[in-house]
Amino acid sequence: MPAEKTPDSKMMEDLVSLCKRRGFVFPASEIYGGINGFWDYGPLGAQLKNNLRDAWWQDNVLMPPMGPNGEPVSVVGLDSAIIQNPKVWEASGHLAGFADPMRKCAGCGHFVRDDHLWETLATASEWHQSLLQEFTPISGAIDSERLMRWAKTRGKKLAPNLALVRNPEVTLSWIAQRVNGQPDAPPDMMEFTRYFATEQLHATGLQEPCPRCGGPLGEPKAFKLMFETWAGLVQDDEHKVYLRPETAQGIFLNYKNVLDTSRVRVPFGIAQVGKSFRNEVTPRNFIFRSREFEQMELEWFCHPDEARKWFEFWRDHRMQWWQSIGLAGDNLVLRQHESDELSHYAKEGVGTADVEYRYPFTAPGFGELEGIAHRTNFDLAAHQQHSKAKLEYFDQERNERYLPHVIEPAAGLTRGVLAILCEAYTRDESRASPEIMKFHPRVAPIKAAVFPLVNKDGMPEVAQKLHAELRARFGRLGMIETDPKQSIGKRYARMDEAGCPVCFTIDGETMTAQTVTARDRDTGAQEKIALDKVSDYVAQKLGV
RNA sequence: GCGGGUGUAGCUCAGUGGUAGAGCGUCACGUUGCCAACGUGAAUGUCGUCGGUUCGAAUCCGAUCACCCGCUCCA
Repeated sequence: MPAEKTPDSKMMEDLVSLCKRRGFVFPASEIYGGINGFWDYGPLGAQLKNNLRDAWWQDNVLMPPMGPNGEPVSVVGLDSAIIQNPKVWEASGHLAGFADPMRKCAGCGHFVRDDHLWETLATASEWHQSLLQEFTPISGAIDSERLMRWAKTRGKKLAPNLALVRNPEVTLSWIAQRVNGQPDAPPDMMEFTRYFATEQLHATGLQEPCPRCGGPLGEPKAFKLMFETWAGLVQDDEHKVYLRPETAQGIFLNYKNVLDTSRVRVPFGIAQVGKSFRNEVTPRNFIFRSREFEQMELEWFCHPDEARKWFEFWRDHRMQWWQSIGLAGDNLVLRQHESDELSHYAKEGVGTADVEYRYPFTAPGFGELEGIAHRTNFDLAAHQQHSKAKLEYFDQERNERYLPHVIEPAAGLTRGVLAILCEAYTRDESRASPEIMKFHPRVAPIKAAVFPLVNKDGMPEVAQKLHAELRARFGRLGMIETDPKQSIGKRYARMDEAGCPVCFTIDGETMTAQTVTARDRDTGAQEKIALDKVSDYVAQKLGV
């Protein structure tokens, strides 16, 4: 099927191209042919990422919003190691879940743990339970007509890829041969199930079915989603360590340390920003799913009874926050998880919600940007059990000892950068330079630019002076540019692609009337303002 | 992981067996008085990589890597 270019995929191509051309994002190891799932951030990309990270830190750690009842909220920061004791990942469940051999269904692609297959079939497989009611394996007797009826009705719905459903005649003939061939040793339930999953007995041997769709499962394979390396010079299992797949565990590991040293009391939060690593099955879609990525996670510790209140608080705050930095339109939604898609740790909780963005490659659907989950006390309980450390909190006000519950707003910094890039990317064909990055001023990597209209008549000197003044006041927030070369239109256009919100041009009137031209990125509109008011103008534009 | 597509200058692309190209961008100089302006000039490529066929390969074949699209997956 020839891949047809949709407007969205064209836009994505244009965006990727602009990112390369202007120095936002480069393919990692490009001169060596690249490396799947890794990306480098160029000068503008690094600054954009820093600005987003800083905004998050400021608004969630240094200056968090007031709590639900108007009380101050306390959040402290942390920066834990990427590599921790491997037992951490045993306790958290990351290691167990993926060190075990997994089998992939050829029909629906579902992954099943090999050692859990029969238990899953017995307890959690809808079609298998339905099918069991149609015969009694103990007696070994089968009612072919009844099974045929099941295959054509319920089976068709529940297990579309099961051999018995796809080709009941052939499958039932194998079973009949088996039952009649050895009447002394009737097949047990497992053997029946294998027969039900087998269409071409001689070609494939007995198959085992997918608990979800009934399709044949592939050979068990070890899927390792965590990056491994060795701490120490000897590369054996003794020294094997892992690169963290999430920053959250570092927070749980240090929860006691923070409590003991920071004078915080429940409820409080610990925040961390940093790189995480996952061997994604399929890195895809530019920087959306990469194997090295960056997270901004906050673990909010609270009393179990207050979990719902805080969940709703953080969920709403986090949604508003993304809106406040420029993802304000219909492209951003808050979506509550259905119960069947909850993570293992969130099953018992009050819920999970995702902040989702309509990326060009997910449109008209949405892709995850941040997840807000009630993790209950799953992690603290697991670490308490595995480490034997006492992690309970004594609540003086309640005179109660308990493991705090955790509300986790976990945002993707890398995904945030991508969403902001997508949201900012604008084409205006009526302009000589049609591509404009309409960044919110707070995250824009370049905050302002100063240009002499022409490179003579004293204008460059004035521009340099104004540039220095703006840099002294705003340089800590982002880049302040100046450039005396080439035509003014070309310099404006460059700033449009870099997403600089405003340019100031020193012109003839600056020399006589002490005014400059302020040129707006989004509208192209120009206005004259006093030279000595430029700094305040920028402050207002940046909201500082 | 499966199927399809693409890979030539920073970007977009032409070149289909015989000397490596264009537009834009970048840089320099000049000109220039408010939106990629104009003039002149310059730099930039092991044609993704490796191997094969051939007197000769960007071009044909094979493998491989990367990216894009569709399924799938993402505790």
